[in-house]
Amino acid sequence: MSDVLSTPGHLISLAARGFARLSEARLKPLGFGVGHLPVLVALQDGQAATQRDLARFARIEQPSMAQMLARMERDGLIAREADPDDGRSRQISLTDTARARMPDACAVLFEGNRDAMAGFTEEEGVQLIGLLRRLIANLDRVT
Amino acid sequence: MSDVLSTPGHLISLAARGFARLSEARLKPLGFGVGHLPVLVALQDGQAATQRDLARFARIEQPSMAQMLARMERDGLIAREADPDDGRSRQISLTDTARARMPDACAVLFEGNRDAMAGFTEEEGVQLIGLLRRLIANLDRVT
DNA sequence: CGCTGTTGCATAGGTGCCTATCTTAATCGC
DNA sequence: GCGATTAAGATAGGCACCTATGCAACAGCG
Repeated sequence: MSDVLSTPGHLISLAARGFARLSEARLKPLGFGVGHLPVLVALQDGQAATQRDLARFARIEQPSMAQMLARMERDGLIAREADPDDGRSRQISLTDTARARMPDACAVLFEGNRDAMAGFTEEEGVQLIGLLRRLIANLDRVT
Repeated sequence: MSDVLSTPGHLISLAARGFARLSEARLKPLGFGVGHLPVLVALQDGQAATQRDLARFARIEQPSMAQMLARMERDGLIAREADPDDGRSRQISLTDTARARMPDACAVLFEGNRDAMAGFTEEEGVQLIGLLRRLIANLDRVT
């Protein structure tokens, strides 16, 4: 029963690690980490501004987001200030340096995707995205 | 530029986390973790017996494997004994309890894959695996 | 007003990965 | 045989996730 290692589950894990390694290496010079991107996008687009909303947007748990925001604040990527309407909550915002580096970060990630899909036809790219979306939806439903 | 979150790279990361959560939950009752499987398979099939070979087989770095083997030994899944031919190396073997639970673990993982691919045609499953394999090969080449 | 339940966040501890570095044993060249 | 290189593990420290739990502020209700 050694073919568990040929299942989509394991292959996706391998692919995710490969992507993470590549992205990590290319984002590091910009001062970003792989996990930062949903946060950066959500903050820049104004889709979320509290820890709770960011965690939901990024689809990670609250403590994971808390830890990441702590690192991002330490590294000068975000700022937090007290929410006047709710003593528990803090408004989170991008620093100027983080905002300035966003386009480069996105460019780097798109390039990584192009590299990973070298030799793929347009149609295969679309297929892959569609299959992944359905897979993710199925996994969400099970949990 | 918020569509970085619709790239294969990010979708694969989401899918991998979904799979990991599901597998983690279902493997836990058996005493296994998600990362154990390559090790279990390699040991059972005799494809690797040293830390170095296991790391290569599982495609992770040596220190990661060292840490995992330490936990697996602690949890009674593997045993290590000195290699008579090489004083640096240790022969690693599965314990009886680990070996006994392997079939259940594989069954659980196959079931998770079926759940994740609910509504997929046979052809779509094959396509997904093929695309992932090519993706992984591309990522390997870049690094 | 006070009590209770909910909500937002922090903390503790664990897994699965990583890079960088150190130690020690084996091996190769002279 | 001995010094230099290579190879196997161990260790230190970090990131990105997780669950479980604690705490303090808010919100609803009698």
